[in-house]
Amino acid sequence: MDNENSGCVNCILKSNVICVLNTSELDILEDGCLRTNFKKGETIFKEGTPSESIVYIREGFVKLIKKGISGKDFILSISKKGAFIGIQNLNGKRRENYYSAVAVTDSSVCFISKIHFENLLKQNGTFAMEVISYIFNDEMNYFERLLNNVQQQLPGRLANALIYFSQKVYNEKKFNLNLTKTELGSLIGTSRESVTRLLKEFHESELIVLDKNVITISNEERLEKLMAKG
Amino acid sequence: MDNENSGCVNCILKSNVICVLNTSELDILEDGCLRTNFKKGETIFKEGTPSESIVYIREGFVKLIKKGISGKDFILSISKKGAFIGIQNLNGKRRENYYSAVAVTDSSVCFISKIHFENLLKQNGTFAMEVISYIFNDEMNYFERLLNNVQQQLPGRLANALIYFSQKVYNEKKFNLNLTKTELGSLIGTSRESVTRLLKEFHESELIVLDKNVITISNEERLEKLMAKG
DNA sequence: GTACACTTGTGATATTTATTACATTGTTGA
DNA sequence: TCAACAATGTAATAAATATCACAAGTGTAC
Repeated sequence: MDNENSGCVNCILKSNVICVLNTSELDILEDGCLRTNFKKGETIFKEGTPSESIVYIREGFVKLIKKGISGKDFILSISKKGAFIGIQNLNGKRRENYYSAVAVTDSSVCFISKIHFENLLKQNGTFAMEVISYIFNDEMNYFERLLNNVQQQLPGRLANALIYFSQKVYNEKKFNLNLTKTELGSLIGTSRESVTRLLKEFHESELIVLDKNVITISNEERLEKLMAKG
Repeated sequence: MDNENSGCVNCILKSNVICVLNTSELDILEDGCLRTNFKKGETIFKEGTPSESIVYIREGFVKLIKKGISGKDFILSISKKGAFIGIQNLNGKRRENYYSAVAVTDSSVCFISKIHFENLLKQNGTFAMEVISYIFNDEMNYFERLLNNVQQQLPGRLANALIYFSQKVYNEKKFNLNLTKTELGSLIGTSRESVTRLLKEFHESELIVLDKNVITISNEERLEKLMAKG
């Protein structure tokens, strides 16, 4: 763990986006920057409340949750170290958080004042370009997942979610899910019971190993085939 | 129809985004700008091909299509006059089109050179802010629709699509669908047959009037209730 | 005008998935 | 440590949707 008060200039965790800022710009950023810790389960910000900040994840995993039209929750993604969340709130026409962010593990984040961030965008076009690039990379990730959820049947969607966790989130074949079955259901748009049943089936056909909330992907190739087939 | 060769400076159709540019910047834009017409059914650009331009729709309706992991098409949106499409390709790490664009009516569009656009972004931070705002508004529209498609059952999804056409695309209660049933299916992730059956049901319960490819929403309120319920 | 390709409508059937209802297991705080 | 509550597993059943098969309509190029 690095120094809690070292500030943006010395922050070891500078993202690509932040790298293009010079020292004086980093000072501006630091001015509007506040580091805070969250325990597992705590809400970082809530959908619909006024948004004043963009949040940079320094440590831990955070789930982003959006309420659907029928009131059901949907988990947009599990974000991790190095991600900017709430960046969608830079939309000038929108003054409230577009989704909720909740820590799924103990986490440490920096709140960056939206105003400071916007000023940097206006004065440094290269920075703005980097931010735009970042946004689209982010967007693409959401898209791929959402698209899959629309087109595929349940087995394909679950396979997709597992591969997402393994390849995009935890970067391990063996990972702790950090989500309840109900939540996993809301990530792929289905019910808790169906998740249970399918995970069991995957286990029985030796695609994965299930041990409580820890999942090991034992046959990635077949899982990917399943994901593509639907 | 306004003058084909009037150029960006005199373009009556200046979007909010473009409005923040001054005359000399508009000249730069114009330098990298090329206006072209497309007939119904023609492809404007194709997913996976190199992307050199951002496309601004001046006239007509254009469908954006993305191939899913299983090869099935998904219609992301129907875009219209005033929209920037292919703007996602500003992502620095990506050099190919993220989706295909096909005219669903005769259309007229401007190709804007990506390089010129990027230069403007770098030199005018306010412009960049506007672009970022635009992107997020766009993204939000996709999201709401995709989210709905994941969470709702078929009737809700179809209701959602019809309301989308009426309120967001054509701004009329009566509109020509401009899409085949198969395509409408691929917009809400279902089969042609299910679309037919459901539209007939909607017609029978007097939510809509069906006349070939022209749909009239006759009971918007109930349709919206259906959309929320699922 | 005619043939061909594409689109549409419709019923029967097969699959998939949700729902319901309980039993069981974990977890947390008094 | 125990009570209370949340999370989980499981089976039976109901409901939704996909798939298949075929008939019929529509537009288009020659």
